Amino acid sequence: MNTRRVNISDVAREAGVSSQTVSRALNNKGEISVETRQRVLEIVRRLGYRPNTLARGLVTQKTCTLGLVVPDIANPFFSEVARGAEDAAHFAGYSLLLCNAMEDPEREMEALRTLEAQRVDGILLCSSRLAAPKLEALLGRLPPVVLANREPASEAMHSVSIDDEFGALAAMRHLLRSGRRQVGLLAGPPASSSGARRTAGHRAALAEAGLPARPELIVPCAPHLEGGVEGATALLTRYPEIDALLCYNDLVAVGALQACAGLDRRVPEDVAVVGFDDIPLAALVTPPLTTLRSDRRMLGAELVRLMLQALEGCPGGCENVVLKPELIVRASAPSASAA
Amino acid sequence: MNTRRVNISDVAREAGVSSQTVSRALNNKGEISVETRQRVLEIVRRLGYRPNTLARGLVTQKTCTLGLVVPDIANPFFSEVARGAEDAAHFAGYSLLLCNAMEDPEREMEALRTLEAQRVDGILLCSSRLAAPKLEALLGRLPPVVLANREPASEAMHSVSIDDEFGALAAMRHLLRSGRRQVGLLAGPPASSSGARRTAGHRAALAEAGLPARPELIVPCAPHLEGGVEGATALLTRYPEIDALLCYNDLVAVGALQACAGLDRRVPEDVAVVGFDDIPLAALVTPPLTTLRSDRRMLGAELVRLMLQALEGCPGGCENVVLKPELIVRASAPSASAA
DNA sequence: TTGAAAGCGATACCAT
DNA sequence: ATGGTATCGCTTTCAA
Repeated sequence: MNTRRVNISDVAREAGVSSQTVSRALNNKGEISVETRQRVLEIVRRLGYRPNTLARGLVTQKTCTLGLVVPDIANPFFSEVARGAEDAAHFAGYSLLLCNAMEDPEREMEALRTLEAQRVDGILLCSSRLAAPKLEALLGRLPPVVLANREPASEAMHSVSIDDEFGALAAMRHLLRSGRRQVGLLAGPPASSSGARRTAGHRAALAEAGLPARPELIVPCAPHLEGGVEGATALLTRYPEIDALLCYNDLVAVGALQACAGLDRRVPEDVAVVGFDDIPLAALVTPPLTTLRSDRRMLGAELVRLMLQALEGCPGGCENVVLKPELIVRASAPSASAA
Repeated sequence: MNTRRVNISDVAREAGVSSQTVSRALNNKGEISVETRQRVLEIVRRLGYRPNTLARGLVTQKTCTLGLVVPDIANPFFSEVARGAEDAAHFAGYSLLLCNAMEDPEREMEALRTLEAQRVDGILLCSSRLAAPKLEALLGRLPPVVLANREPASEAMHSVSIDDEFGALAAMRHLLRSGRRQVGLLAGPPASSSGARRTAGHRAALAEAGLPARPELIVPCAPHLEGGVEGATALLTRYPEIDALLCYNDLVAVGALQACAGLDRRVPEDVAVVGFDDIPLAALVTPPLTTLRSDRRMLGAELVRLMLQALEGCPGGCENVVLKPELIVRASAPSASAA
């Protein structure tokens, strides 16, 4: 604990060469004789030397580190995204600095400032809860950002999203086709842009079917189980005519199932419930959830792929990858109406 | 993108002072007049200056960054640990470098090497899959390590664990009391030390009850749902007399439930199933899982607390925090035998 | 092919 | 209270 770490000069001294030569041997750069490199690398191994990435980053202006900002790493959606991103980043030689924004815009700002100070090479920003002007103001000073589940703030920006409007539309068509007419929407956090897009899909489906929009059936909710319980209880109590609930995500949907149980509403007979994401839980609850499956690991991997592209200067402009979710029909909202 | 970042000298020049003075203003250190500090800070704000943590870390030998190594961040156990750790770290002014070891010892080694090169101030190592000698060999050169769910390799080391043996013992007593006699054990990854301790609890309970040990009823399994399906199917097919399964974690237990369904064994009538961890899923499957509840967020927070202590030189020796899991009885293994 | 020297951006130490 | 200078560990640039 008290002994100084071995540094490049130690290696150089031991090998009887200069530190630049050691650097060359390590980075496969510049001309260097095969035997010198061999000898140096041997000593590197013997001494257990590891280059200090801080020092290296200071001069190269590259840290080989990416920031990953998520609203809640304990949310299975984001933990899968994180896994996909970590794996892709690792593969490309990057490390990941994890920031949990706790669904709090203030905290998210802090995270971005920290990442800026840490000089990460890029930032993977998932489901930002920041208001558009704030986000845009920040973007100028930050390293390259790739957005997940959020409209790119400028056209010079990569993004990866689940096609939320498409998903909500598909879910609504399914519900309407099976005879539901009063579909409540648990729309997620007010600041969530996926929530906004799902709301748009909800509205579009009603319009398409020539049904009246009832904005009062749309309520925001926290993006977890408890949020679903609260939101669904409020909606069903206030508007007993509701015969279906479209939910912000599967956790919320499970909360909705519990709320229905608490209010003695049968699922799917009285109320159909549809979730979003198809987390492992979805297939295992009773009744199993009808939901929209999204490939979250892929989303994480795509974030990294686009980031690497951005770090090379966006040759060929920016991509906005859109992943289509797939409707998975299970018992909580079956095809033939059981009402 | 093309303009150089503002650095401490820019601020100094603008303020008409030396860079040391700026440093003092920023770090609340050394003597500095109130008005000078005010002026400097004002300019810092105006220029949007953020100290480069690389440069700072290079000289202070502190990066204010901790490494977090987990076998699988998508596993709800570890994503909750990560959340607890991130929150505590953030509160203490530390960032978290996330490494997903993918349940692979080779990859775990790599992660540790990377963290060493990144000069993290400390490493939170969760459920290491490394063999003891390898781990010990590494420990000498690494920054302080706090272990989760693993026996400390040396006495000069902090650790936080779930009391796995206690948990397994409690679960076994519960099963035996309710009349089960042939309890299969899905023991988790061979390299998992929690798995080993749970196996010990399983054995201890049998001995305590004067029942014969049947090592063939103990099989390793991958720590996720599929692992549970495979392991349980193999066990139940080979030893049809099994009337209860103690599972490495809740995901494995859910897999076991599915295996039982596939083999037409009723739960709990024919086979009782007990999980570990009490993840949210546990209460929601059918039948709801009897399991051992552990406070994973707390575990993460404790890891950080002990790390901070270690970074201050372990005054008062090292702690080995043991968190007792709590038996939660649900329908998959009820108190009165329904067999 | 190799080495000497400059510099990345901050802080520590010693003067003043 | 403030500034000068060395330094952290590495890469880059230029000479030899």
